[in-house]
Amino acid sequence: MSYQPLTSREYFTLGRYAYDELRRAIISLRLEPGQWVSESELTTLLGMSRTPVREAIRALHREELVEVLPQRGIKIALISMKKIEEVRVVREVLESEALREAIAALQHTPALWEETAENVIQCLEAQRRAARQGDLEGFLAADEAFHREIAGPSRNDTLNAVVRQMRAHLNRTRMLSMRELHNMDALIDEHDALFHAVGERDAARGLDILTHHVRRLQEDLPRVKERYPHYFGP
Amino acid sequence: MSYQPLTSREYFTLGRYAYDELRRAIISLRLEPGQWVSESELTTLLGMSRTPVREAIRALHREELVEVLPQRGIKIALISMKKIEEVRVVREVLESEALREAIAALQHTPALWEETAENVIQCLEAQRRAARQGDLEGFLAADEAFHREIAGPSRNDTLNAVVRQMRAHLNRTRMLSMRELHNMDALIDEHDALFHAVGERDAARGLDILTHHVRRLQEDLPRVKERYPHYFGP
DNA sequence: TTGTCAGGAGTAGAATACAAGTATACAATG
DNA sequence: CATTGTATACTTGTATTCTACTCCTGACAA
Repeated sequence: MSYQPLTSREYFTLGRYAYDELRRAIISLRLEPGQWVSESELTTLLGMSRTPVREAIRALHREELVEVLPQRGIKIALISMKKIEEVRVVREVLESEALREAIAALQHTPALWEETAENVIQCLEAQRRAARQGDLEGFLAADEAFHREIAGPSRNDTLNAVVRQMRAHLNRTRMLSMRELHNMDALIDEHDALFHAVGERDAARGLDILTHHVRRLQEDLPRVKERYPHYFGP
Repeated sequence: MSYQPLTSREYFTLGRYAYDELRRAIISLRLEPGQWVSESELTTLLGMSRTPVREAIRALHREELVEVLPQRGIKIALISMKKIEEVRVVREVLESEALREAIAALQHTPALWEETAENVIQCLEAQRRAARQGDLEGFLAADEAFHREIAGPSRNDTLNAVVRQMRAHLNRTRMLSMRELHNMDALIDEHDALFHAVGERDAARGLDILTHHVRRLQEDLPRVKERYPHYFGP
């Protein structure tokens, strides 16, 4: 018989649901950068009252995914080149550390790899499936899961949470990039390469792949920005 | 005529006030780790209704400074050794990057240093004053300001925001460490050394000081934990 | 034509009301 | 005496109401 400490029990709340739902909508661009929404609008959209909607909005505001203009409304944040660059730096630095830690953990406890590898392979499979079907949103979800699994063995939940938050901003541009350049297959190849680098405990190669993985996205940006200028801010 | 974009105007809201106030109370240990509070209690304490209090609590929950147990109450988070270690890693990695960026910015635009230096000197002065008066809370506030100013020239607001959030957890142990070991003067000396290293654009020495600055705190931890075991969790 | 001013519609902030889960004291029961 | 059912007070989650602010529009005067 195993006990789960009560303090860590996760409850389902409408507020949490609204947050997840809206966050997905923003990242997938179903809510478009620059679009104005109102609490009452989201209220009817999500089928709940203002209180949990507000809670979600405040959380998204803290992540700079929405702007709140008191007494005026809520604007889905424009994609900001400054923010993107800042986020890239933070992600690159932290994800490198996570990768180093993960590989160190794997060298110390090789058994960790069994479970991780299996999950990662499933993520890659899910991505290939999504790519075949042109399901961009599903692809990003699997991408998210992939990076979470790869970094998982580091066991640094704080670091991983920050990286996850940073990735939200990059993923909006990733979305546009995929939509415009149809480069999902290349992304999967990079993931695959990263997977094998970690499998061989080759931190240096892993870091190299990871860095290029993010920088390549940066290189696509000008083209994407030219195609969707109204999505971009300063 | 110059326009201030409306979007960046900062409004005063009770929610924001409650967040700042409670965060300070937690970091200064006026709200003790492990202490139970209720929304209605905070309502009377802060002189406002539940709505803004809840807003603040949710934000603090996201920073893992409080635990929310639905239908049971709110617990000020215990100091967790796991969290401290995770936060130390994130802070060390990011603050190193910030320092590198700041020094690069200073080398590129030396004029930045004028303003920064002046502010930093004021922070150091404020810290010395607080240390003389034994004002631990004031000392920490000045400490916070010091690090913000030193990292300021990097202009990476995202990174600095994450570091600020990480520091909250370390500052609670810093508080206990100062209370127990009366080591404020040593901290000021380290700040002074860091200031001069940055002034001389010596990134390597700056990083070294910074790393030891944080690690020294880690070394004090066992003694502090022995003295205040009830403040500590897993 | 242009400027301005009043008022209404719509917004988010804040307060309050209601719902539902949890702890606790205590009586009933074996 | 130990255990269990239950009433009750208290908690947070959610809904609703009230408030004050912003923006727009249209009448009206210069």
